[in-house]
Amino acid sequence: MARRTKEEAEQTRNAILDAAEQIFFERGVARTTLEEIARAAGVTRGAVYWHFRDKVDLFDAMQSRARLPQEDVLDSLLRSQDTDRPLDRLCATMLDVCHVMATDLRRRRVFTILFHRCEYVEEMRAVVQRKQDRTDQMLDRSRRFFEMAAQKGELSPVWPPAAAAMGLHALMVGLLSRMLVGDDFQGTPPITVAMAQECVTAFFQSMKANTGEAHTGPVP
Amino acid sequence: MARRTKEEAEQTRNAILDAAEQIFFERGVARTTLEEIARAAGVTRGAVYWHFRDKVDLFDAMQSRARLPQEDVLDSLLRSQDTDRPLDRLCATMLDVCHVMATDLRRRRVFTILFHRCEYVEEMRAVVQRKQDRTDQMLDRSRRFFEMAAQKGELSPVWPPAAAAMGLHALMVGLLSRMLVGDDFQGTPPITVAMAQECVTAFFQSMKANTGEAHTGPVP
DNA sequence: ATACTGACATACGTGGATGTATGTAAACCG
DNA sequence: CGGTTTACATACATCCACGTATGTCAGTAT
Repeated sequence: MARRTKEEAEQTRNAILDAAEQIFFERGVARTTLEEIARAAGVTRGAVYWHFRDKVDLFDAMQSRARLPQEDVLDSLLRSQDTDRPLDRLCATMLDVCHVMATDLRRRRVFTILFHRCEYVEEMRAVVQRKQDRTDQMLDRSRRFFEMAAQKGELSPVWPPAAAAMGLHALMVGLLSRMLVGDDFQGTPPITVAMAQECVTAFFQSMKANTGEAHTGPVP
Repeated sequence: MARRTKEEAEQTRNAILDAAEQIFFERGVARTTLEEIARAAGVTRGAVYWHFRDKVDLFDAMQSRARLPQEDVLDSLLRSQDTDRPLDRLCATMLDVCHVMATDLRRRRVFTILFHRCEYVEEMRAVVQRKQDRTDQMLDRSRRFFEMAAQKGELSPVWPPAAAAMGLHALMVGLLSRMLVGDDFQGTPPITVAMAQECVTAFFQSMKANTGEAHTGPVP
């Protein structure tokens, strides 16, 4: 076909990314060929090679599109000086993550790919690094929440803020990983959103400092 | 070469499995060829195809060899009627898992493969099912521990035993996953064993029922 | 001792995926 | 309104991995 306008080019680029997302999800990254992706996007391999250097480059671009809006939520919460009930805020955000992962098809697919449908080997080093960086950012953010909670005495002393952040992240990874395993070809999902959320709630509940029986409002 | 005795055949079979483990770990499952594995094992592809139907079959066999001894530990603890301090027992076992994952090269490699170096797609359905089954068994075992703890009033009421088991498993998956990411080609491991163990300890600590200050002996 | 089978090695055919090179027509730009 | 570049499609060469077929020789049963 003939040359397209810039807008149209951007459209096909996105179509390729969408197709990649779909096919990667269905068949795993390694087994999908660029030909398949091209067909699903309604173009030829020529278009794919025009927009992306190779499969890794395409994969990286696809993965970059998937941002959890919760990251921004945490950021804005941190920027606003509203330091009220940090644990509850953080907990609510995490519950939201569970919910999003169950309803938003797009993110569900991408995270399924990232968790269970690709191999993190040498040639993916750059991808791994990006993922790592974002994880570190996330850890940093939640750590600050836990530090705020600790300063107000709302965090149980058995949890140093850094450990709390790491534990929370590990818990979320484990839950999401299990929510998404066998997605699309396994019969029954091993755990449901509700169960994951129950875990998250209990986790935060047990992280609270045990100030006797009643605990409402911040301690002076 | 000529025909080998049964013992020798078993040796080459193991050599192939060892080689598969090594190469899968280094290059990921999808990118490793049976030729590579054969070379690393000191045989040809003929031997590989004699012992295994194809790559999936080989992978399945390799993965089946990796059993965590902790599973048996939990089992024997459950069979013995010694119901003393179940939470501490469980915690100690999990700390041991962290330790093993850091020191035992073999298991470290296999779990790295299972976590980050293979794609769980349709053709791996059988493998996924096995993994799932073992996870379910593990969940069942730890749930019984939590039930014992709950009966003795040692478990915080915010944690229903089933949720506690799921949360613990998720936490462990998350921690191990992070311990093993980028293993072998990433520069610095993101978290150390000590940090993982700190998390596990805090997790169990905060799961304990808060019976005021002192807590020794069961409640009547 | 001989036949048979187990445990491989070797050789072959085949397809499929990759990367690149080339073609092309329309859009963009001065 | 020409030249240039963009956004692809098409065609080509290469290679590699797989599965299978076939060869081979030594254990093993009888």
